[in-house]
Amino acid sequence: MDAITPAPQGSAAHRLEAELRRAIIGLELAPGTRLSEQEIAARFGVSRQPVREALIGLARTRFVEILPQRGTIVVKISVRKMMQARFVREAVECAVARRAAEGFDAGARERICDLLDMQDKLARRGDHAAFQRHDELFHITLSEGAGCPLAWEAVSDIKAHMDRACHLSLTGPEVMLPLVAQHRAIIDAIDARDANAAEGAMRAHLSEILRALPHIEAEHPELFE
Amino acid sequence: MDAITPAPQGSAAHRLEAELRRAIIGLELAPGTRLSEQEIAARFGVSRQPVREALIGLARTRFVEILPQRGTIVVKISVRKMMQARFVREAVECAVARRAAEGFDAGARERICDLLDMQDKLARRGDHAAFQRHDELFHITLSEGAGCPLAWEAVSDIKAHMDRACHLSLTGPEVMLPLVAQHRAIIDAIDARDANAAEGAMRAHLSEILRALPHIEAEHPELFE
DNA sequence: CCAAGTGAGCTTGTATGGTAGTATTGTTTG
DNA sequence: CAAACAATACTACCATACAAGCTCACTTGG
Repeated sequence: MDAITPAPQGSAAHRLEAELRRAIIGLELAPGTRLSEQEIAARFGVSRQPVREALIGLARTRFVEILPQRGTIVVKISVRKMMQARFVREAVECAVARRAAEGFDAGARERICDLLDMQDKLARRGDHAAFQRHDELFHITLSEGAGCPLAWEAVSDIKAHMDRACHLSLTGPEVMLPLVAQHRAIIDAIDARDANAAEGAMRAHLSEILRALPHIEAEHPELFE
Repeated sequence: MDAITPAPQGSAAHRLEAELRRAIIGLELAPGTRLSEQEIAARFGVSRQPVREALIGLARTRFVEILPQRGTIVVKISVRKMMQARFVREAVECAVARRAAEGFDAGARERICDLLDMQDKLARRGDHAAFQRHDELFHITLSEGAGCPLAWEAVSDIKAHMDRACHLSLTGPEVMLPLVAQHRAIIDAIDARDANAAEGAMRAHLSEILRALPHIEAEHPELFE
């Protein structure tokens, strides 16, 4: 059994895109890094074609920028774009929270409960990566339970960009635990079928996420444009 | 000068994707149609590779579905997904309208004025294609003027899907002119700096768009899944 | 010494050949 | 006659080769 390449699924292009995307969001590939099709192809033992398709996909979601006949680079973080992204995400997720308060799927409610407990554990353990993964699962399940899974697709890439920007701010449990508390506040409002409270709790949650952004920019100006 | 191929811009893959997308939205390529890479390549005088990249792009935006080793088809219209898409679009554009009422760019306001007059003319003339193009320009300019152009990117594909679904309902001026009136109502509320009224006008506008959908499905069941 | 020109070495973009897998169809058999 | 089976034609996918364009360093003329 090969533990290095767990052979996730799908085509080589899909696997490459998922892997590169993960590395970019996790800041393993720093903003500004030059990506060579040839180098990546050699690194993963495939041809240039699937690498190219993966990069095109990443360019479409604005994680990389392809400069024709010049090169491909990991895009730097833009504070202005991040604020605009938060605006869109807030609009969609607040509407989802409102709808969730009007009616929520029972099965999704069960899964949310488990997710919150798990997030609590991960926060205390200080596991950034797993915490972010379960944070994402929380918002996915919320959209599903509210009956609009397409809403998640619309904000999926936006959240990924925000996660990348805030990757360095999740330093320990003291930062992550309040986020779990905010999640619980949202769910409480949904359980109480209070749409205004649910929207308010979601808005407060999303408003705090980017609070550390100026601090990060001051510490790591090379990651920003 | 070659009038057939206006050589828009960019790579062959981009041109192909734009052209195919236009044809799909305009229902020239009916939902359910099988798309062959070879046939398209021969038709446009290019190789299969750029065609493939174009189809991958269209698959990412859910206009086609690629079945591995089987074929690629134009996706059929789903009423349920269309309702979910409207939900997301409403969330984003209502937030944009609200922000626009709090402050709007003067230059964008000028362009909106011209766009509305032009839309009026096109509606009376019964020019569906140009009307939809200017309808899109209206929403783009609104997002720009409100200071969140990224919001348009988020709903761009969603609106394209809705346009495809409603393509057959824009039969004449009697259908298009009310839409222009709704646009004017939105702008009036923004001019009055009344955020609630702006959001309400936008919500009413977006709510009416899909009203004809059941009618269309009854007349053209082969376009739906 | 400086500036403009030139060519080599990169890059992405495109074309083509080959492979694995699926649906179809013609054939064979119970 | 019907049903199971095998060969064929089609697909997306990947690998390889070639072409076009940009960057930059070196050269060369002033």
